[in-house]
Amino acid sequence: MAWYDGPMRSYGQYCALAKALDVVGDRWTLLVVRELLLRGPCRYTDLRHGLPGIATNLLVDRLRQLEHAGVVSREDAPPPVATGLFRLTSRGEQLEPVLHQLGRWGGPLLRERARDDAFRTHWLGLPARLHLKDHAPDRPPVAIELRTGDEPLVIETLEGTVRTRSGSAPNADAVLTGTPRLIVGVLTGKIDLAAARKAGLKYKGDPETLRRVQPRAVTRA
Amino acid sequence: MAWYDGPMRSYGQYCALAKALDVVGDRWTLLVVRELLLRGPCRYTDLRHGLPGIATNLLVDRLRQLEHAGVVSREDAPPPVATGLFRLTSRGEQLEPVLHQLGRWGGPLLRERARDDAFRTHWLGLPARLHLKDHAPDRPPVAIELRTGDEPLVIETLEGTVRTRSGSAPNADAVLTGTPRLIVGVLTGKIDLAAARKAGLKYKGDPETLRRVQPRAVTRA
DNA sequence: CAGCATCCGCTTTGATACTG
DNA sequence: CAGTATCAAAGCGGATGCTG
Repeated sequence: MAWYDGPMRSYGQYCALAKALDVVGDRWTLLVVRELLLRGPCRYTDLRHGLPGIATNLLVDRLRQLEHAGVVSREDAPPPVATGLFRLTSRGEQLEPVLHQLGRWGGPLLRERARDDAFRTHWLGLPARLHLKDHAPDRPPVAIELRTGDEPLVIETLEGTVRTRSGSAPNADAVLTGTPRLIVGVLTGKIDLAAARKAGLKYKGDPETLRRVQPRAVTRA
Repeated sequence: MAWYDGPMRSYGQYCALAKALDVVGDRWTLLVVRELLLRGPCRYTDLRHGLPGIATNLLVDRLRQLEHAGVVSREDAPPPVATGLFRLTSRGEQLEPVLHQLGRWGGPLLRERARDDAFRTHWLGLPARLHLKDHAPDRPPVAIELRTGDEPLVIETLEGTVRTRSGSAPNADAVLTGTPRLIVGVLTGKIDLAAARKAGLKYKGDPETLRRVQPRAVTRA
């Protein structure tokens, strides 16, 4: 259990929202949680890669604060590999609905990608978890691979929901290659496949795979 | 349409969460939204009162940023009263689920009240909206008044849900007087009425009124 | 190289005082 | 009442240096 002495700035309000923001309201904090949520246990360097723009000392600070708050736990890895791992505690995982709601609210802000906006493929895991579900849980599971520059992301069906992981699926049922906007548009059904192809998206596989996970009509929370 | 030129600091990440935080991630911003959500349209001074600890210039800054982002609209009131009103736009109201999830996550952080924690009665509207619902929408509506120091808060049943407003209910079906912790404990059913009374809570009215809105077994989002 | 710590210039925040 | 103005302190971003 590492210690943290830094200044614990608080709003000093007896209100659940204010107390939550005391813990996760600082700059970068929720983005650190995003990384751990989307990628699972991470090394320091993985986190840095997923958080382009963060200063190294800030990342260290945030990790310590989160550890102190019981949101993150650090695990100095076993002897073979000499590298530590950061992971969300169960308390930290409970932030998932918060990130989902914020992500949902922020969706409309993603119009055209600014020239200097950074991007990492695994960030697609957020809209995937948010919008997709497996509509045919009784059929054999499927995997969809997304490629848009750096390391691919895999979406897998699991008991009616979907999971995501970085990496590649040797025999994916579908592979989408293209810009983030096109990929998300197609996955969520906002852009139909033919139009997306005309706009430059590459789709390999049975379109039925896509329909299996796309949102239908009204989607619940 | 007021202008805003301040520095638009951005994470520069093509991710819905990061874009949301570009808009509402600054210090105090979500608390300003809380005030407008719980109290409805507010004058500058009301906001200040509901945000103990904020610096006046910061409040002005935040309001301008939020206005610029389309979350808040300012309405220079009609001639009679020379005071402006701030209100959430519909885009701003869509932040409600975000505040609810953050509030839900922050709930466990509200143990004993720190000596210098500020409190405003209308903040009880957050747990009320979060945990309570009307389980008997067919029966005539009821009102519950909460008193804990400053101006009371009224909880009213409405079509299966509850609404809250500052003020007092002339003929409330129930009146709770006591500390915030006791009141929330009783409303959510975590503390039973007898125990709360022993701890200092005053309850006036039919206990059935309470049961009508208290959470039952598993509550949905 | 992974995992920090330190230093420095800039920006944001906080506290208070002041004004129409 | 509804803000501006001012200024000190804290936080942040970027660069660089240290240590195993």
